[in-house]
Amino acid sequence: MASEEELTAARLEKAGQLAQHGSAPFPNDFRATDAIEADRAALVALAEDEAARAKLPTEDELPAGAGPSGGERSLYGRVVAKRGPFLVVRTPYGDAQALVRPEQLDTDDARGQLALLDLADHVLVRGHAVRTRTGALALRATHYRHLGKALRPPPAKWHGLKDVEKRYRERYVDLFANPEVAEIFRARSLIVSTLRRFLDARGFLEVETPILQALRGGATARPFATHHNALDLPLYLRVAPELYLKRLVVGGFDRVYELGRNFRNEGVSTRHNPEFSMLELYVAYATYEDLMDLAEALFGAADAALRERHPRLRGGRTFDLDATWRRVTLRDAIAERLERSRRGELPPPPFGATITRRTLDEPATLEAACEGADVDAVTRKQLAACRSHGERLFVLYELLAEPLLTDMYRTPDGASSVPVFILEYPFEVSPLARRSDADPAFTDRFELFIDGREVGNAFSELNDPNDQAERFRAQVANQARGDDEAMDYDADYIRALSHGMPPAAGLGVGVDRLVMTLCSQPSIRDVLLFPLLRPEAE
RNA sequence: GGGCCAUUAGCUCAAUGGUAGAGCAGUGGAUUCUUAAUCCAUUGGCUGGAGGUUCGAGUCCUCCAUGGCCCA
Repeated sequence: MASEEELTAARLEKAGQLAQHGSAPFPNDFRATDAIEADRAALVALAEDEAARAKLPTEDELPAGAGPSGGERSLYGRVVAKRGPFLVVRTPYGDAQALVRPEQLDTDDARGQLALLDLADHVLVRGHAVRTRTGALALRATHYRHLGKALRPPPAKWHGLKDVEKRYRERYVDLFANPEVAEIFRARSLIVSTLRRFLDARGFLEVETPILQALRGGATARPFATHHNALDLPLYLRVAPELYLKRLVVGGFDRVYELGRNFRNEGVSTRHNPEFSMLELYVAYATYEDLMDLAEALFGAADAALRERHPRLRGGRTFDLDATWRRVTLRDAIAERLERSRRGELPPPPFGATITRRTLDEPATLEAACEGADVDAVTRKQLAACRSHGERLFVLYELLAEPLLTDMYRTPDGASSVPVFILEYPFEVSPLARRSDADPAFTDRFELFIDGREVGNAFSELNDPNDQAERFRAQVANQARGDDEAMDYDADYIRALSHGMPPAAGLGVGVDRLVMTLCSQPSIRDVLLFPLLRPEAE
């Protein structure tokens, strides 16, 4: 018997037989009170504490007839392995083993239920903690009972579940079969709660703004379209909460944040999922420079929490958050890349044009250089699509500097990359950011890259309603040219700004990418419990 | 959207174009302080789907499905 149907049928058969031994297949009369739960956690901790284990009695040293009055403890969870008389029980805190011998159990029902145990069933074992011959902990059972049946066989105990597609589709199996996967999601929860705690402690108000929005806005991205029946209203799933949060800054919430899901109707990749989590925060009477300091402290707090609770996940990093974070302008980054390539310190650029730091400040020279550049067709098309000096600079940055950030900015010993803030984005690619006082062609904006990944985007907010209206009109013009990522004209937002928004700065953090980075996970799907997949075929 | 790769037992993986196998899990038994428990015996397959080439296809070809990686 070994086909899937046969394996399940055998378990179903045993489930039915449990009734003869005083148990339903799926009972629900055992209650883990807070005290019992805490004791289970302590028991698992004991299993991992060698010094404490050494003080435990061996089985032979247990007082004869030690019973319920003598410090019995409970271990409950999923049985993930059977070794001789030992059962390995998996709990949220880790694994612990029970030493279960039929002849030592208190009732015939307990013995009967034990005989019907299958791997992956949920069980309860009660007894005394003892030290085994090899110094391990075991809960020597005087009582055993069935708590829940698994009708399907679990994956192989040693290899776990490896099939990537199956891991994503059946995450519930992935989580109990592969403890290291569960740890990533515990770490994710810790990171998210740490972000909230950090902001709450600094007087930020957490709010929830509409996910269903009538206009596209807050980011340049293709939205999901949906429809409200009763109002017969076309709606979009938000691509960003930005415009609503800034309305709240107008309303007087000087420190406000939202941590939630956004939706962008784009392809999936190792860095993109159509729904993703973002933290957006706004601070009145602050600038984007203040937010660089805030970002360092915020990410530092998340990393410190990780260091304390999940140190294993911080191993093997190729970047160093404790090093000095670099702050470089977008134009300097491009120039530095080209200069260091010329010196042979970096690979030659995929770009046969002569561009110097000065060229980057001369629109006509740069445009001519780009037109005469010796580049592949795709890049040429990208450059040709640029309708302004700013857009051209941005494309050049993405082409020349961004892919090499981890090579360009490293610790003094060269062992690790360091986080880098890229500053001064052209205003054409920053439709919601405030123009720089020093040079209105650029905005007071940064993007933060850690380990080469963009994990933050921030700027001093544009609070001039007339400038904002002009930027919206430019977006609408882009729509007319076929740009399906451009924003709508949001008249209510202009009205809000007209009521006066205090000078402010805002920061957006891609939470999924932050978790990926801090936990060294190569794919966004490894930090999303249920990444988007095509439905299974029938 | 393009390129490359993968898909074989419940799980993890083998199999020059020539009889589809192993380990684990399962089943029966032995053992009962194990650490991927051990020992004996044993069940289990429409090789992702559809076509094609061939005396013969898990293997070669075409198309499709799903997933992964890289590129856009």
